[in-house]
Amino acid sequence: MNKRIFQLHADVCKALAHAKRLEIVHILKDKEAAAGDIVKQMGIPKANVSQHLAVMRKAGVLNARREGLNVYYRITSPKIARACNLMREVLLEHHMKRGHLLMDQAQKEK
Amino acid sequence: MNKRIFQLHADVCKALAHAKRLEIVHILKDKEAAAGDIVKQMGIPKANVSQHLAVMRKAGVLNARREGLNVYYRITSPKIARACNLMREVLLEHHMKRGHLLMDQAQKEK
DNA sequence: TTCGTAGTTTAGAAATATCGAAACTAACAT
DNA sequence: ATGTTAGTTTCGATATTTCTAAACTACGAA
Repeated sequence: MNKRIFQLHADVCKALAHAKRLEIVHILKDKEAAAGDIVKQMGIPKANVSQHLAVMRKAGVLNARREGLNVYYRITSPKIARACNLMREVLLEHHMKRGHLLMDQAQKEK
Repeated sequence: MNKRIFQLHADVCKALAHAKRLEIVHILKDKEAAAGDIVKQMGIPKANVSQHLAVMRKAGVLNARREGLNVYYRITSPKIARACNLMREVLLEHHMKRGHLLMDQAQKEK
């Protein structure tokens, strides 16, 4: 097996291996959004959002399109979203089995 | 959306975000294998293999079973393998489009 | 040209990940 | 008890990632 494939594959995984970046992917799940929209939804500094967007653009996870002052981002392939869904399912199963609670506080206290 | 889910999801992605760990996942694609088998196939120090196995075990990507002197590892869910396949497809498409060559030297020279 | 808005890039400090080397544990046999 | 094989853990040096703050670029309007 080609060693280089594993490295490139790891680069894609790395691009997704951060909570804030997964939150961005979630925001872009089924629509494009301008960098500023993402900043508003996440409530973190725009420089930081821009850095995370750049990481994912370089890895080919997102692509960007400028329109006037705004830069619109979208997920390059629906396969990315599907891969994310599969991984989320795995973690839910894993943590369910161990009795970890992933529900919110309201549900916990019922 | 629950912030904690993104962090847990990122932990799963991080567990896969390394070339050697993806190589291990590939070895375990459709069969279990002992740590020593993996060491032989990869040709790297067993301490290092053991460290990578531990990272994936903690993230719930792999599970381990001891049998005498050997510890057998397997992928916890076929969904992990499917998620990896999707990501591999994405990277292939991405690099094809850019004309990057992922084929081996023999094919390059034809 | 100057100003304002949207976004990116750079620099540097702090946190995290990686890996080799050495010490250690677990199971089993003599 | 001693040894052997299989595997894990710890330590510490190095490399990479993340984040804030500040500087910078891109576009459009007045």
